[in-house]
Amino acid sequence: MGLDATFQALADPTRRAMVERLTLGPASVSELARPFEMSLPAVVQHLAVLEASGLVASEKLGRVRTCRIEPAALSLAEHWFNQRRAEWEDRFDRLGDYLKKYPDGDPR
Amino acid sequence: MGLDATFQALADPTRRAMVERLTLGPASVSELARPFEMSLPAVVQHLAVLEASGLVASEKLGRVRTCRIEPAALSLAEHWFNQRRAEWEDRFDRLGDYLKKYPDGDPR
DNA sequence: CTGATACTTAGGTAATCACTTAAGTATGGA
DNA sequence: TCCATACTTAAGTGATTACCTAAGTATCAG
Repeated sequence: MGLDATFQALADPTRRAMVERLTLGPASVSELARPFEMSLPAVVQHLAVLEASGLVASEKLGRVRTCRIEPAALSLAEHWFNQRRAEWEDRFDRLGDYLKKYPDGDPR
Repeated sequence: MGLDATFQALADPTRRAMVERLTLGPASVSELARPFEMSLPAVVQHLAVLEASGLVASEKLGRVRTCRIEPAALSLAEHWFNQRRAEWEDRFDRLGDYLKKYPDGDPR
């Protein structure tokens, strides 16, 4: 449950598709598996990676396991990008300040 | 240069640290390597992963290779989260659309 | 020219990954 | 009770990953 696990989980197109599906609402394992051509155990393994990352949670009721996204984990990753953007924009603000201060190039 | 490569690149803490460093401004390879205890070739391999993902670009001048982030690639990944958030926020409308779009097929 | 600096290339290894097939367990319906 | 459904467990494989060391090339400084 950290950025490592989160980004690793999202690096796979199958797992991203599963997250995309689950942002629309909960689904059972077989429902999640249906769009893919791979075996069910493979899907379950992907699910395990998503659960380990904290992006997805699930509960079993009877013989059906129902999965849902955990939006908090998604937000955590999103936040990393926000920080990067903030730093990046801040950097240009400073450059802008510098150019305003020394419009004719290098001081000294 | 896709989400696969981008998230894969960001799944490693060393590479994330490099991106964090580069959002503050360009740096040479050895400058980037300095904070880490690993060998220089290892750092260069991480850099290659970042370049392959499109997150980082570099140019060599004399014997120094200068690296900088490519904010567009960062935005692309960020955008994926924005989409997820949007879907999450009106998931009840979109669940039907998804099921109509992939009644039996492959969402990738 | 000589040596130091800044990478670059090559090759090796242990661990992890994304699957597979085969066989198992638990639940629910007729 | 019998059978189908819905996973679950186990074990194996080929590919990729994240490092390493050793040795190479290219540039610049004196």
